[in-house]
Amino acid sequence: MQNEQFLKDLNAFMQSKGFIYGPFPEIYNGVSGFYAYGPLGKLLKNKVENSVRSIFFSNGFRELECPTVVPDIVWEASGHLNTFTDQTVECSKCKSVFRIDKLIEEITGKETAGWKEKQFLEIIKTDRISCPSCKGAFKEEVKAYSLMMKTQVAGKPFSLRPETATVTYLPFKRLNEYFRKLPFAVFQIGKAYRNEISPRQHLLRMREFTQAEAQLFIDPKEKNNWEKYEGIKKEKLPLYTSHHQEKQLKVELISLDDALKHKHIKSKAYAWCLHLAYKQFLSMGIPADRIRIRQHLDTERAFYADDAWDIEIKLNTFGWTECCGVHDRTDYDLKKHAEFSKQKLEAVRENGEKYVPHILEIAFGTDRPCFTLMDLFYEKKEDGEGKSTFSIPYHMAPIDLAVFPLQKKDGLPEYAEHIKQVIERDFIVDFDESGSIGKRYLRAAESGTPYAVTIDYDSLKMKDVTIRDRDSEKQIRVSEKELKDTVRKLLSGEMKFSAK
RNA sequence: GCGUGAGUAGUACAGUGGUUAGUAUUUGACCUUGCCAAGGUUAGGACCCGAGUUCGAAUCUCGGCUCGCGCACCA
Repeated sequence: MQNEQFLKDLNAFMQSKGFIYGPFPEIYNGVSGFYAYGPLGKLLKNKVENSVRSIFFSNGFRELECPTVVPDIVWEASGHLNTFTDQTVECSKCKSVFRIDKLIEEITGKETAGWKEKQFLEIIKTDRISCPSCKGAFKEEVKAYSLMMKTQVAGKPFSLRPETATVTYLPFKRLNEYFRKLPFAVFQIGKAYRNEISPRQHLLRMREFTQAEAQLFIDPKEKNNWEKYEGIKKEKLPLYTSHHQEKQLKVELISLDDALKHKHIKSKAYAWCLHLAYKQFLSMGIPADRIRIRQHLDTERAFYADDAWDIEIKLNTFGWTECCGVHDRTDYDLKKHAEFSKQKLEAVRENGEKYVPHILEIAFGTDRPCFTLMDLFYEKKEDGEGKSTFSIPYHMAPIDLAVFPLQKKDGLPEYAEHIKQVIERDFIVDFDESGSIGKRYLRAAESGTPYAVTIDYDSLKMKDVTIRDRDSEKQIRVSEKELKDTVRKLLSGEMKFSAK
């Protein structure tokens, strides 16, 4: 924990402004690991997800939606059913729980892959293995913790997906037919579920959460023949290679070309994925100096990954936090599903040669970026220091603009209502006529709303309004006719706000 | 899951074994207000849940739930 007080303040902000409620359901005490998005939070999440969509769409990806609940054979094939189940032993004295495989590998140095319960219990007896923390004896039973949520469908065991990726691979044959040739890329934005033992860290580790995972299906022979790479090879990324980590060096801005030359990155296609993922976070308005791209060490790579890098963001609350993983999953998944389903999951080269495609995966969630935006842009001020602010980048703000009549009389509310109706089909608009104008400006600013449109007495005569800029607090006057276009240009960054 | 600390209006805090549980802020209404976190009047809103001790528990004890921290877990 980097900043406990700030997390408290942030949490109070998120709850009272209607961003995040929880743990859910609050009136029944709540269950940790579950949170609800309130009105403002959901608008923010929509912004995040639409930002993701627009980057993927503009790079030729197509979106899918697959079921979240699938039969267990899928998870047997993918390997999740095994690796998601931890076998543990409990100390009879101090009640500490240990993963039995890790414990025995650490103490005896033996490789325990594929061991059964009996073998574990025997070696604890024969080698007289005791609890590392209190030297007490272990209970003679092995308990299994499954990180997958289970259910039943038609009397058969099903599981809720712990990631969207695996489910995205299942319609491979259909996709291959749709796209007609490789490479092709698809993504899903949707819920995934993990039965975490003790979730912590708010939205960062939930039991039910939203993933946005993209999959690039590619001929392994084409990984270094990737045209799109040429346009970005000079771009510099903040890389934190395993070499840098081991030597305790600082993060370095390295061009993709150099990274490839020095074999930090294995292929051009992979480099392109990494770059695309990095761009995702920049386009959400996350400052570049808060981002680093960290290579997994050999010891932490997932069972399916050949190479893996994480995009990490430095949060005020929790420090460096993984927000995206880019994995080279090779042909692991398609081969496994071919084996278990007894179907051919192959593609064909121009020369008629058949092969199993490789998959490059860009995996992230949309909850973490939402948390990140609130963490980075909310600033709590104490009494006397001024007002607390939520200076989220304008294009990511939950509400686009607020409409205020200067006073609640003399026809101002009626005209303001008219203005609202003119623009609310194109923008997310708040309307507020209660309290002083200053208070309403503040309220809107605390929600991150970039622009406030105010209707005053001149508006009635001139058919125009003022637009007030959140950060500079300055105003410009535009006619009712120009309003829609002006706001659109301001929000898209096409036009800069400049008060005369 | 283990250890440890905590749980009082929407939010942030105060508080005592004994009438109507305070303060700030927020919220609603009215008055006022020309871009200001103005001001005034007024209204609304809480002791996490359960059991026990007691004449009496929001306060003490125990259990549960949740949260923070440490350990473990985070494929």
